[in-house]
Amino acid sequence: MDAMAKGTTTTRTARPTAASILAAAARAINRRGVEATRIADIAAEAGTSTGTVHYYFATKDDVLLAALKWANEQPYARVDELLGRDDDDVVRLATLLELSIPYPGPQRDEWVFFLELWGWILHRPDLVPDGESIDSRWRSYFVDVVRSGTASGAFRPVAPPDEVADRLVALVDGLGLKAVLGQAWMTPERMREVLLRFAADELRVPYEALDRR
Amino acid sequence: MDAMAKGTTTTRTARPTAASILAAAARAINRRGVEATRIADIAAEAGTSTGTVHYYFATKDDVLLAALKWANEQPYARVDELLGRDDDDVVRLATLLELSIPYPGPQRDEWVFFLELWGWILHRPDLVPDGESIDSRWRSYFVDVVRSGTASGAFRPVAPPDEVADRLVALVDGLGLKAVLGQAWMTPERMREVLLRFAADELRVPYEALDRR
DNA sequence: ACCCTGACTGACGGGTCAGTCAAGTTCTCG
DNA sequence: CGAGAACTTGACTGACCCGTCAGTCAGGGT
Repeated sequence: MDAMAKGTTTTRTARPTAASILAAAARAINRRGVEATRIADIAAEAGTSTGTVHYYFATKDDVLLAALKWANEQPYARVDELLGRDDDDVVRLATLLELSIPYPGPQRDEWVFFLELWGWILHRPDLVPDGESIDSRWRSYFVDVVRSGTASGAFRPVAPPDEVADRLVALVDGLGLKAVLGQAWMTPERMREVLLRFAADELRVPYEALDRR
Repeated sequence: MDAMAKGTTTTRTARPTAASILAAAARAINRRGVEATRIADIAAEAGTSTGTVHYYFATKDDVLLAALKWANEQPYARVDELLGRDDDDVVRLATLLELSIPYPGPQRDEWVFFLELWGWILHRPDLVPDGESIDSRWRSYFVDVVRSGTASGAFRPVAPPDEVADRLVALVDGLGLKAVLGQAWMTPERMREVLLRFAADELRVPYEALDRR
């Protein structure tokens, strides 16, 4: 845990806060859940004192909220990088779907953050805009690739491209949810199969084209 | 939720019972969220004292867990009743889909309980079985109607019946989630359209057959 | 009339935890 | 180098809240 990103004052572009505390908070949230996370947990995780946490963030709410937003931003760099490697829309869709599955490790962690954020939004209407922006960003990945693939003729969607994209996103959410929760009948492995078969059906692409593990 | 809206919430006239405390706890959870619900909230909601709550339930966890399970059981009676009215599988599917939408009121409340339960399960692995049993019960409604409708020839699913049922359940979960969260672009109304069009496509049934509001 | 018994009450003990603060340490720049 | 700014610390405070418990009360039973 003592990664101690010390010099990471990186880019003074409006970020006066210590990233290491956010990362620590994110780790704590991932382990215990937002509501159960105490300032002391964050401090311990960051290898510092509770006083320091309060030096950078006025209130507990501030840290937790910042950490949740931060954690939800993290995956995008990786996703962009992976999606940028290839410009074949079929491959890009396959990558996107693969990234949507809560395999143990970072991807499961990201799902946990989603769930925590959703649970918080539910009783904090002021956070709805945050949820919306994160969600629309994720959704646009699907919309873009489906539109692009349809335009190029790689996909022959059974419904308007945007509607198919919405269906894909909803299916990912519904399946992923059960998989993160650890339900026996919906493992990441099974999610992958259901998801790929569905995408293949909806976009009229052979299953094998998406099955590029 | 509707049954408990009765005027019996009165203070101190009606004697508290385990059931009335559960109902009060459910109301409190719905308003504040599981983790934020205090014994005092439940007592106040039930018009009784904190001592009484502890008289019926040993610990806070016990009340909350019992209340969540209780609340998740409530809708089934109503669903069974509505589904039993008709034996046309197309109509029953339409009913089922309609019941899956978090319209403001009891149906939204039920969705909130789902979300609360999910959030709790995420950090309490011992509750996974509870989540699984609730989930498999809900899923079986879809499996049954799709199988039955397929057998009778009312549906001509584009994939094996059970797989189509899984897709429907996942879509309901994914769409409903965004709708409960109050996202502007996914209202109950829009969820209904997307869901019905999807079901129509997957089961090869005319949209109008499902659109029986 | 007397006494159980079981439901119910609410004050209180004690643990927990967010946020404060005074004191100490390290950094920055003239 | 030295002064002040920036940062860090952990003990402390005060609020909050769970779970307990001594006690009240109503309604039987004898």
